[in-house]
Amino acid sequence: MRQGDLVILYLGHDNVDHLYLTPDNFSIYNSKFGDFHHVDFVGKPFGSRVYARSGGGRGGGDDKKGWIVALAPTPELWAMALPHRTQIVQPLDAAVVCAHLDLRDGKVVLESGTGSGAMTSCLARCVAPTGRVLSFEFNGTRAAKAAVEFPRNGLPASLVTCEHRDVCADGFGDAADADAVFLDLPEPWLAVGHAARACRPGGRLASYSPCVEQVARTCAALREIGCDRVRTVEVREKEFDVRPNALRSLEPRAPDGEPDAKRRRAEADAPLPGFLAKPLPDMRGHTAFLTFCTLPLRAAGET
Amino acid sequence: MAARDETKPLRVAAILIGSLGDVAPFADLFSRLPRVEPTIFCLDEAVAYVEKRGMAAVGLFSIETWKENETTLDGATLTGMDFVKAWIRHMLAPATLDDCVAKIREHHVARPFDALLYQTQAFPVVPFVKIEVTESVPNLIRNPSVDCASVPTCAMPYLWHAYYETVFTLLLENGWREACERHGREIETPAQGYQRSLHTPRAAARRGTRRSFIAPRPRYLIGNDVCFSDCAATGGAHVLAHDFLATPRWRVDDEAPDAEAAAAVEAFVAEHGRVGLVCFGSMRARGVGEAYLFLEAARINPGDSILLATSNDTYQFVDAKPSVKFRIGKQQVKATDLVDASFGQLFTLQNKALVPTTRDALNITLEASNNNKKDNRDLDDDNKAQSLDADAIKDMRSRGETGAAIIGALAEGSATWDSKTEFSKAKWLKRKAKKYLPWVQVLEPTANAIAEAYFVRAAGKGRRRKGRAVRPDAVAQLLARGNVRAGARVVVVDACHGVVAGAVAERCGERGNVLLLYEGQQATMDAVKKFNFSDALRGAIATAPADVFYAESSRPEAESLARDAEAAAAAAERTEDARPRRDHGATCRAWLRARAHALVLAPSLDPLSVLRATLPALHPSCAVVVYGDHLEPLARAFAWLRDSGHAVRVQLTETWQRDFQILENRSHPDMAMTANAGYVLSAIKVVREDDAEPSRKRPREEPEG
RNA sequence: CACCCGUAGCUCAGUUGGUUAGAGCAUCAGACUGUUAAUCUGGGUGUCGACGGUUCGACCCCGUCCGGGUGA
Repeated sequence: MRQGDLVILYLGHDNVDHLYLTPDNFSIYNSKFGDFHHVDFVGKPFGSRVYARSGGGRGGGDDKKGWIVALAPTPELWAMALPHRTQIVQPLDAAVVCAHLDLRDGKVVLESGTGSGAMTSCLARCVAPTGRVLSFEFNGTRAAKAAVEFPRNGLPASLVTCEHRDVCADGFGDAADADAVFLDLPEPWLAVGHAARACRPGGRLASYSPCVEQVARTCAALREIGCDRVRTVEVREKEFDVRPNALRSLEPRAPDGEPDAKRRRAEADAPLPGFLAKPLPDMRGHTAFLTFCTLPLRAAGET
Repeated sequence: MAARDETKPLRVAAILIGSLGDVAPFADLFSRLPRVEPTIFCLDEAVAYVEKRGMAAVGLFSIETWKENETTLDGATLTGMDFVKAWIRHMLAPATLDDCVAKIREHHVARPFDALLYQTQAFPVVPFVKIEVTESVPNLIRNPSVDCASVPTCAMPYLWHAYYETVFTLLLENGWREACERHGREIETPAQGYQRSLHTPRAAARRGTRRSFIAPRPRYLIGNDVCFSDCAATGGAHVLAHDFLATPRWRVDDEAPDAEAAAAVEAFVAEHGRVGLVCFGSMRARGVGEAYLFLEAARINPGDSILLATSNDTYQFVDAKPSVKFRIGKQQVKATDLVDASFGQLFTLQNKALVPTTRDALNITLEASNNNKKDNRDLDDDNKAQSLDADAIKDMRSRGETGAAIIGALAEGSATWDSKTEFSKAKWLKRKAKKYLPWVQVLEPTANAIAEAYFVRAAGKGRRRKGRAVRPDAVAQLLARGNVRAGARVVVVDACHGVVAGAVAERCGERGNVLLLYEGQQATMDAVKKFNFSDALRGAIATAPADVFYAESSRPEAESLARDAEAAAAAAERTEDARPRRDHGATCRAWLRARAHALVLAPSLDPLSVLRATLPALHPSCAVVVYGDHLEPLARAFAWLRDSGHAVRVQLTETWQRDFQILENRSHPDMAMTANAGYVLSAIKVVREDDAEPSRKRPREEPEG
């Protein structure tokens, strides 16, 4: 880790924070695990534990110093640690969107709106290093913040740009040849025409909307301009916790080597595995519908 | 010429004097070339554009300075930018050019450039001047970091690849005029230049003489002037001024081509086979309104692998080779018939031949609906409802009638048609369409499409299906949570026909490295072959048996070193051996030492054992992802990862995906979620501290059994 | 100044995935027993500190204030 690096701090399974390293003697990150001086991060490899200078020992002695794990940023971790300016596209959805947009190194992808920039970093990862993400945000403050944040997080202007622009009204600017476009807008149907003009024929489009009504209007607009392979999906994720198997049986345990061992192997009462998985109750509910399509192969009016 | 250190960025000075339209293509090109650090010398007006793309820009002079100047060319008075162009083109003020050169030299002395590129407005005069500033200037075309073939055409619309040694090796230090003379080219007179500027696409369109701008492959573009003005209004760029396409087949009668340049290109192509001058892709004049030029969709080349979606909801893979045939409906068709089609194109059968079609043409809707309530209470099926007999249908077919026409005739011939309800009509049409209107759609074989195809195909085989099918959204999760990206080194175990390995390789690109560990006799690369990977990308995938990897990973370091020495000695001995045997052990040892950026595992073996063997090869702070059909083995691996202190953010999930039918007032979930989507386990490796306490303070009770 | 915590009548909820719709106590009800009581079982209308703001949208978002704690 070096000065200026963005570092992801792992404080717990779903407790993740971030930090920009400024290795002077004054910068301290304070958490419930103690106080961490920025200088203590410098020089250590990502993935290391960093120990607290003080604090963190809840009621315990000084011998048990608190520690945290410093991780290299990834789009997924960043999504957990980033400062929210808007609701973010969850990494779960982002992964599926990136897959359907057929992104890979060298592709040019448009995005609007930028929001908090969680989706942008996912897109950037897919098209880096020779591709580009052109992101458009209609809120001036958010656009400015994102434009400052991206280079700071290692997304140079040659890879990601963020422009203040209302794509529904003004289109996607100079872009005319993008490979894919991602719409996360309140009224995406107003932008699909602009999106089609900003992409090469046969490019891919994805739209992200929480309500069916929005999706219905978007799909209608997409079919109107001749999009093909229009498809809407919803993605959800069930997360599991794993605990040691502590189930006790009603039946007394058969001693090993008993003749019924053979019968047992074939039947359902084989021993349970040592660990059991249990779905966590806080399964994330509905986020949004993802609509995908292929843009027309020819511009309108062409035969 | 000393070998260049490839890890250092190539410092390039690019002199782009011209309007924004001239500068933009280059700026865009440079901004996406890795390991090229450009400094762009341009007009003051273009500085902002360049800097916005994160590159250094130096303004040479401003158009403003020339605003007052004017000159007369062929009777027309030129001011402002036109004057600058004229100035550049006709070298009316060479003294100022020298000033510019002085400015560039200044930068060069401060920090030397590796290469210098010069673009001018006036291609026919001097196309491109590359100045060798130092002794060690490399030939960019031979620099692997800027391999032209790796640049996707469609991603770079106005792209020049300026690494054209044969055409562009004039030295600026010899000056413009001298360069022209050495190139044996006459300087254009103002009158000729003006005449030439009339032959623009727009001017041609106005005259009503449509000219095709599609150059047959291979295409080479040698000059451009793209104007970005008015883009907000049109939603895209359009070409205002002149374009020159120099191709071996170039035929434009009313324009005097630069025959010499074309000849030079042809000679170069003949000599080198393929030259990486990528340009406009292919552009096509849009027939409406202004003569906008648009890019085309990616097209199919001979030999390409193609994914076909068919009308009976299946997928099939074909290679566009002369020997390959595929079925559409009941007809055998040559796969080469698909060459030059755009990806995404639909085809149907007409007169036993493939013809392109559209989705609208396939969606048959007959007559306006009359909403009378109907049902089949009065229907008595005597099998005589259809008046059209088999011979009549056969006859229609042989006359080359379209499927749609036959279906229309069938509906007309059906006595029961009018008594059908709307729903049953739709159903009837769907059934007939399957028979008389078969279609295929050519799809680009991307990771997502291939995963989908394999999944659908495996699901269709029912109980007899072999191997495993991984659902596309699970593949997406593997790539995302594994943080697989271009240039990464990734260890893959794939028991899913290579779908996972292919997806990983696609994401990693040619600069990445993939080690595919296999469980059986050889790696299953079935799906990998379906991607249109370049040779370089295919070469980036190494394979080794998983058990060898396991053996090497459990070997102590000293012994591993000894083995390396042994292998080196053995290799030295058989230098004469034409084909050295592949040493899987050495490969594995190298990977264990170099450490991977991600582990993507989809084994059919016990995931924990695979995890234990491969985890040492993972770099800390990088992610491991495991795909499995069964929850229990992954639960055990989960517990090991969490409790051993090797990893944090251990996550075990099952992904659900549901399709929705979206139609007005008829939106609903489409089909039941497919069973056995599989489970994904992911974690981030951390530096393990042996003296660290176990993650759990209170020891867990050991599980029974 | 920074960080953490404010939920049931009361008191709490783990130093890295046992953790905020979960408990314990108390209380109440039922069962049982040589009945001033013990044991067992069961039960809960919980403003998730307050007020603002932000997000098309699910929020694990932000700000201010109040109360408590920890560390400089």
